[in-house]
Amino acid sequence: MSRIIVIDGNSLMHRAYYALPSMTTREGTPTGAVYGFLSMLLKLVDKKPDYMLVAFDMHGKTFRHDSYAEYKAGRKVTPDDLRTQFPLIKQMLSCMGITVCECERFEADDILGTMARKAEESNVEALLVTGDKDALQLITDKTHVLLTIKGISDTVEYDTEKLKEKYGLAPKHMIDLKALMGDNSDNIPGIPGVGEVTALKLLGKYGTLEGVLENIDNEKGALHKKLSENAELARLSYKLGTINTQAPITVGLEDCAFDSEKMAGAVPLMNELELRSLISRLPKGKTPVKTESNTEIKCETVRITDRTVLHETAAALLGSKKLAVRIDDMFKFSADTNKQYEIALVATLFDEGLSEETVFEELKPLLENEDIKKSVFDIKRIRHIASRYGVEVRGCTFDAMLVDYLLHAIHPSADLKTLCAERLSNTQTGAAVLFALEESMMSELKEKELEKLYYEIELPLSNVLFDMEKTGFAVDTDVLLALSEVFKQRIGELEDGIYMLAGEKFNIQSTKQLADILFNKLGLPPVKKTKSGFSTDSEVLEKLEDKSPIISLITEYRTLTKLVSTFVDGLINTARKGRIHTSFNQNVAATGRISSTEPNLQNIPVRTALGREIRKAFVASDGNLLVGADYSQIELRLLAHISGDETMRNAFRNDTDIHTVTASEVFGVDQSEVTSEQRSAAKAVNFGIVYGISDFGLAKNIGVSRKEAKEYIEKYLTRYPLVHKYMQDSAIKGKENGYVTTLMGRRRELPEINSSNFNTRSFGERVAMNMPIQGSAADIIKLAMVRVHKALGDASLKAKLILQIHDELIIDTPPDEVEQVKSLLTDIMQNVMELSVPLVAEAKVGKSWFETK
DNA sequence: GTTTTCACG
DNA sequence: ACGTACGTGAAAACC
Repeated sequence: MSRIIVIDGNSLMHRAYYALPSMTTREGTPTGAVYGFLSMLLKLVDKKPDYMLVAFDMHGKTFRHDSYAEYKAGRKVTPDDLRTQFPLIKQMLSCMGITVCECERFEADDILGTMARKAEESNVEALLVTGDKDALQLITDKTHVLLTIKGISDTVEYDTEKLKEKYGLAPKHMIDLKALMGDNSDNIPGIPGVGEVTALKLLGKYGTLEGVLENIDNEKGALHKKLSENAELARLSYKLGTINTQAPITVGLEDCAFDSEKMAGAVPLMNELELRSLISRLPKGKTPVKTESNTEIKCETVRITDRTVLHETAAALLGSKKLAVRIDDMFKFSADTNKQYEIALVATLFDEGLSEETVFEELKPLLENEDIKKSVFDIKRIRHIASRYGVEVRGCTFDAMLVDYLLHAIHPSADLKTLCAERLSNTQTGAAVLFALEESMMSELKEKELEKLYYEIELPLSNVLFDMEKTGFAVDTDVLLALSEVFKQRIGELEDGIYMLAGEKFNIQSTKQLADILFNKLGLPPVKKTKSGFSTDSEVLEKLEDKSPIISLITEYRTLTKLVSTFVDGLINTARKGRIHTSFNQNVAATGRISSTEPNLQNIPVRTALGREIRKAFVASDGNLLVGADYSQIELRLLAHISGDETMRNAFRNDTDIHTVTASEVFGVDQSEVTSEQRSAAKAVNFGIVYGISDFGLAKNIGVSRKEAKEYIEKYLTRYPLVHKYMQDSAIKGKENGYVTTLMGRRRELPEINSSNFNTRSFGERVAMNMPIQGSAADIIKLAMVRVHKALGDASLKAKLILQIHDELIIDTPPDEVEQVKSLLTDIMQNVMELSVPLVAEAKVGKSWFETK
């Protein structure tokens, strides 16, 4: 006989949620309930059902009897981090080809009952899986109930006999039992004062609830009183406790046909949710699973060990439309999904290999042909390798790394192998996978309306960044060496002073040892703690400043050692032939910014006079000058534009100082009366707003009471009402969509925003406010970079773009090009996008970076 | 490998 | 009542 398994989805999700320790993806998406549910589901699949159905309560109006809604209203609300998992499990089930049923105004157990009835009418056995004992009333010869006891793995299967054994009742009398004893968790009243023992005793005597009520007079004393006073309540409870087996569900038995082989369809989603351990537990199909990994089976891999063969192969591929290129421990390429080639670059057990130089020489005609469209992961890296052999790779249209970043800015894959594992659930290492990736990723890019961002910004930008990295920034190492000497001498003096005041020698750079000296030996009051002890950061030192003369020495020591180790000695070590070549990362910052590493040239000191000295070492190439330009207040201008706030927009249109305007608005004084203290407080509020402000954060930042900070913020939001609205709307939009976007449509997912944890959720809300601002600024300067780079080339100028620092661009320029570059740069930066407020960029010229600020 | 601190926009 | 500004990377100490 065939069998159907019907699962109470809500019940099982709740069980799984509470049974398992909380579990999330790296990004914080809660997945524990999904994991537990699927774990249970996989066990059920072992029972080899012919049909499967998962029933859910409809969100919102789920009451069986609307007029008695108040009885159900007392149910605990579902925690946020469980609620967010319902869409995930439904998506997962849909990928597995498992039917899901919801029915407005009916609960999951009504669906269980209704489907069990339908199955029985078709002579099909049913197994109802739930944690709700209510379902026991549905048991028949053909319908059994699998009840979860505790957790999710501990279950008991009930049939008529088992139920009789446990309660001494027939299934339908479970309703009578409940009507008498009530059910707290379901808010069914029952008869007050009657529990399981009394209820079972009464049913034993009279059989049913009606039997009991007819014989009220047989009972004496307190029980008689309780029964006679609450007879109607018991009848109501009976009604409430009866599962409806006539729910108007649209799914029929045949709609629930189950095929275990289809479950593999959930593999990509499992990967995305980092539930990889479940993948291996999926039932193995008789036929190979239909995924893109089939390319692995179909695609022939040819190993090339001989230069002549390579030469011939390259010649044969000259007419190809596409070429996938992958360089890891081998060089791999492929022109179509049927065949891929690989070449060992070092001698292996199998062959001597060919040198990288040979490979690039032979493939040069293919790589440099713009009409052969390249598919790669990280084109910038490949272009760097090729450039070592004088090869210029042209015609790249698919860079999986960049597309992956646009699709998932918060967790971009580190390498091609990881991307394949996550996206195609295979770890094959050939070049042809790039074609499979291209097909699926490009269609997703289109769906998410990210194509423009890809073709007009990210893809051309990678070429711009390549040139910037290759050109590098000239450094005058003598300046650095001189600074190193000066700083080190002063550090020596400071050490002596610190040891003297401390009364002993110790490692000042060890926070642990320093804390011991300050808080134990010298008896200074600790200000705040870290995970492992007392904090000694600059904020703490500032508070202790007037308590001991040692503090100012430590502060200066910290500043100088930081400057020397990171910025002076650190930079000297990275210079090659008098130039520093940073690496720009195009896929790390979740907002869309680029970052700079080895060395990081985006955090060279500027705020203090001493630190700023380091910029004197960053110079133009021989005989050249640096032209630098930075956007003025780009983030606040974007806030004015995006929010639509006219007060703020007008401040920018009139080219007034935004912080002074804000101070005048917040403190209610004329702009000419604003004090410098008021202006700097207003400046902090302006910054805070962009970051998703809190009164606590602002208070900490500007050193006023939390109450005062709160007043500032309230005043600010009253004066800029549309900014207030923007802040509220972005959080709402983030919650609704699960992501936020920039002006150009760049996305950032917000897994945190529906968290039940206040801090996590608050973080999500702040990100929802900040990302559209910071990200739009990133879009704008990136587009400006692409245009500046092109304009320099089109005008055949020798000037070269060499650095971007989020709102600033630097161009190494021959003296005779300076005026042209200056105007070209300013012009492009200011007009790259039409906003409701002007974009302002100011250019400066100097021999060193010190002079261009 | 993680923690703490601090440099930048 | 929660405990808090957004985004990065590097060095040194510590385990």
